[in-house]
Amino acid sequence: MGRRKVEIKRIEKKSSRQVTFSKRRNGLIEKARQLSILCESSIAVLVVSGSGKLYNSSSGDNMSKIIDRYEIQHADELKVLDLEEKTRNYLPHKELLDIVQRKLEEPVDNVSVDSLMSMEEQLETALSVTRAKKTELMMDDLKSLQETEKLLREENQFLASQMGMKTILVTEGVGGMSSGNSSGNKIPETLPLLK
Amino acid sequence: MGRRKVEIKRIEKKSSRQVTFSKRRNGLIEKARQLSILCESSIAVLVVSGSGKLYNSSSGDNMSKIIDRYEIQHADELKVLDLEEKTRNYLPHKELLDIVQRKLEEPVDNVSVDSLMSMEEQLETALSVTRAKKTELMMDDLKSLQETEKLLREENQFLASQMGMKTILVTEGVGGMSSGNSSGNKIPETLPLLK
DNA sequence: AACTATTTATAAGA
DNA sequence: TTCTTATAAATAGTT
Repeated sequence: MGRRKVEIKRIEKKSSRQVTFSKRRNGLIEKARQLSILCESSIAVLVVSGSGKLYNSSSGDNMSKIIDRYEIQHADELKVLDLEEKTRNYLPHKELLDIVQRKLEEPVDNVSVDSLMSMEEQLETALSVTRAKKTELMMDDLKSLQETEKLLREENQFLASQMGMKTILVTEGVGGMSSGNSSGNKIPETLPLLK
Repeated sequence: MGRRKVEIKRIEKKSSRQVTFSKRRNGLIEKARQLSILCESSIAVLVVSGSGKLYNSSSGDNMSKIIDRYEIQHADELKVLDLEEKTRNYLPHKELLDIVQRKLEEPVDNVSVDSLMSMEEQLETALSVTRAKKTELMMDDLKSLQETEKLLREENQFLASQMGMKTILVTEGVGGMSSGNSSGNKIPETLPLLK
């Protein structure tokens, strides 16, 4: 519905693509609003642009309620708030970095504060997830090392008793520790992830 | 766009409402599909009819990914970044937090952007220092545990050889590790502090 | 950001 | 429901 018919395929020219994106996105959201009113229904529209910016609208009920409604229906695809899952879902880190790269190469007057804010938010999330994963892995290491230590001490004790002698070499921790050493610091029961 | 112009308000006649719902819902989803292709974006449309039936479509990425993207942006509504937890863990900086608190309770026109920027900088620093300290302590723990393990193994070896028998119990790490276990992950030589 | 020639969506009718 | 078609609405290309 314009000066000429357009094929439905990716618009190659960037400027045209941006203009069309803006026009049609508004059109889509307006259509959603109308349908919602005309037929008393609830409608959510989520649009993620090529550069990763999110646009959304909800009419009737609010966004959360509509998304909940969707997730109820797809409860079998369970994936609530598991870190592993998040890592998989939110973490095309490379992709994110590529987008940032592209953004920052654009001439400044094309980069909106909004898009930078969105970028910042995404990066913060990626960073949180990365940190959480780091902490988690370190905690795993600590736990397994502590278990190994315990078993070695038991084995050692056993061997010593077999020989009728006392444990000798490494009964008390290693000398010259700086601050927290293995026996001193306890690993908290609940791991505080995403700090 | 029909035989006559329609006002955007609830259609009273049920049969007409149903027909319009069906037509416009299809139209909306088709528009979403087109926009997605024309401008290489990802679009989710969720429609809940008056009677509670759900219709949905996603183009570009799949529905879950698009919804996740929305939820990232609204992460503050999630409990992942629990403020209570943060406050408890970073409490050594209580004083700093008190200052921020006071600042934020001042009437807005007394709080300059400059002072907030300075605040932000201080908080970021405090956070970095805290993180670095955490990492450092964990690294210390790991190192001392690894040393202890080494010594215990030596002691064990010695005892075993004294008895004319081979080492027995804990020769290879503990079973059932999840991801990174003590023998697997290497501690980097240079500790990346203040990241 | 506007304009407008066309295309597209759709309301009403069959 | 589906098809038809007159008309309203959206929008592609232009300014």
